[in-house]
Formats: sequence, structure tokens, C-alpha cells
Amino acid sequence: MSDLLERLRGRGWRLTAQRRVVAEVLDGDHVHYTADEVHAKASERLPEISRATVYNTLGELVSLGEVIEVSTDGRAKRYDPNAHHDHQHLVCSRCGTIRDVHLHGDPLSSLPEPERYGFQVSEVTVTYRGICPNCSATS
Amino acid sequence: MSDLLERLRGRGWRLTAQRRVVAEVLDGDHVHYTADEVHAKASERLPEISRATVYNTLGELVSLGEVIEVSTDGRAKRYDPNAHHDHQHLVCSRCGTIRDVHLHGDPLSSLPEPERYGFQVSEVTVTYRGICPNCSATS
DNA sequence: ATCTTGACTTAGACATTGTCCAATGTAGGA
DNA sequence: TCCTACATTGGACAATGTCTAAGTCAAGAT
Repeated sequence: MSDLLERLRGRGWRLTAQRRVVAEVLDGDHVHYTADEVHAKASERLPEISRATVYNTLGELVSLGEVIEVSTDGRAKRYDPNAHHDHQHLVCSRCGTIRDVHLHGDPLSSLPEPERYGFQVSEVTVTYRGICPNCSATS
Repeated sequence: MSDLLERLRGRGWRLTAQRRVVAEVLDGDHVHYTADEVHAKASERLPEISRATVYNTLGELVSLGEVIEVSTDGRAKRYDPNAHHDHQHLVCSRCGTIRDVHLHGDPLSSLPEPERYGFQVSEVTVTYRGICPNCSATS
């Protein structure tokens, strides 16, 4: 993600302090933040950045395919900067931690033709749930 | 789902008009309603039912394993009464229609041991996305 | 059949997450 | 340096969900 800003500039993105900070937050720790968490982290470096800008910027990064939107719990969406490697997610049912995981085979092929009901199926997301080692230790 | 009410009563559920109506709404058309849609349908039969009760009742049905909570879009959760047959979902990216689908094989087995990071993995949800025949006709 | 009681329901306030808009600011080309 | 189209801001608004205190009622006990 280090050359992300250059890539985006090449696509006509205007490079502002706010966008730079949002991109840096995502690029930093490799976790899955919510929009408001990104806003909080960004505010540490650029105190007056607004929530609207963070939401706008995240939306643009998603549209541009640089970031993936993940909604595992029906609560706040989370943003995953690991958009260039195909992967799925493993979520702890207790603490909500999310890990990126890599699957055996292509899950698209698990959906038989007669089960496609004429849809042009183009995408599949797989979410595994369970208890993480940390949580099962402290149960 | 016809004997649902009996089953629930056997588990100590107090059988009220409100709960009966919510169960009937879910049992009726076999679609995936949001909580507020269930509330609207229920209000047709029992005008003074409150939103809180619908939310409570849906939550209880989910806890009891009689209904599945589906969040495909990060917006409102939807409620799927088809809890007793293992299935996954196929969603139209344009209009949001949801179909139940049945997979080939067990998706749990697609996650290799080293990709489980010590989690006790117990559940997997697979969501396919694409364009439904209706939407691709009217594009 | 009536009583009693704890579970259920209600209305509405509140919380969280996300969107929109008009006014203001500014990046980057001319 | 100046322009201007694009970006940012703050705050109102919207959608969804949660909580609480007070009133109501289902169903077992009498």
C-alpha cells in the first residue's frame, strides 16, 4: 500500500492532507477498523478532520478497489486494506477479532448451476466464525 | 414452522397475541424481511404492536434457533425463518433480492487447519452476489 | 372462576452508524 | 500568482437498533 497515494494521484485524485492521513491509518496497523475508528486515529494526527471526510474517503477507496468493505456483524462496517490479495475472514464470536484467511479451492465452484437461478454470479464472501484462542483461554 | 408456537410454549414461552402475529408473519410469505418490515406486516393484523416487541421477539426467535439473522448489506438485518435446513444466500447486487441456495460439499472443509489460527471454528456463512435475471433484463 | 405474579408490552427517549447539504477552503494546472 | 473545480467542514437528518419505567396480561394456583 506504500505507493497507494501515487497510484491514486495517477487516477486523478486530488491529494489532500485529510486523504493522506486516512490512507496512512489504513496502511499502519494491519487491522480492520470501523469508519469511526479510522476517524479517531486520523484525528490524532489531524485534529480537525471531519467525520464526513473520513466516510467520503473510505467510500472512494472502496470504489477504487483499494480497500474492501467488510460487514461481519450487522454493526459498523469495517475497512480492510488488504484488497489486492483474495481472501476471506475468520471472526471471533466473542470478541469480534477478525483475521484474514486463505481458502482451499474456489468457493464460487461450490454453487451448482441449478442453484444459481439465472443469476450472473460474480462474487462470493465466506465468513467463518468461532472462538479465538485468547477468548477460549479466558472462559 | 406450523408447530413453532407449540414448540416454543414447550420451552416456557408465554404465548401472547404479539408473538403469535410475529411468528405468523415470518411463517407466511417465505421471504427475508427486515425487522421494520415485520413490524409493518404485524401492524396490519395487530395495529398497536410496538417496534420494541417486534425487535424483542425476533431476538428471542434467533436465540432459540428458530430463525436466522442475515446481514447481507450492512444495512438492516433480515430474518430467515428457514432455520432448520442448512443453506446459504444468493443476493442480487442491484435490487437486493435474496434467495436461499444449497451448496455442494461443506464449506467448513475449505478452511485448512493452518489457516484456523487456533480458533474453534464452528460456523460458516457463504454469500454469493450477482445480478438477478430480472435486473439483467431491465438494464 | 378468580386471583396473583412475574413475564410481557408499550411509548418514547436515546445510541450508533451513516448520509446529505450549503458554505468555505484549497490543490494543482494555467 | 490566480482560478476554479473539487474537497472539506459541521451540523442536521435518516435509518436501525437498544433501553427503561410504567402499565398489562397469560397461565398456574387456589
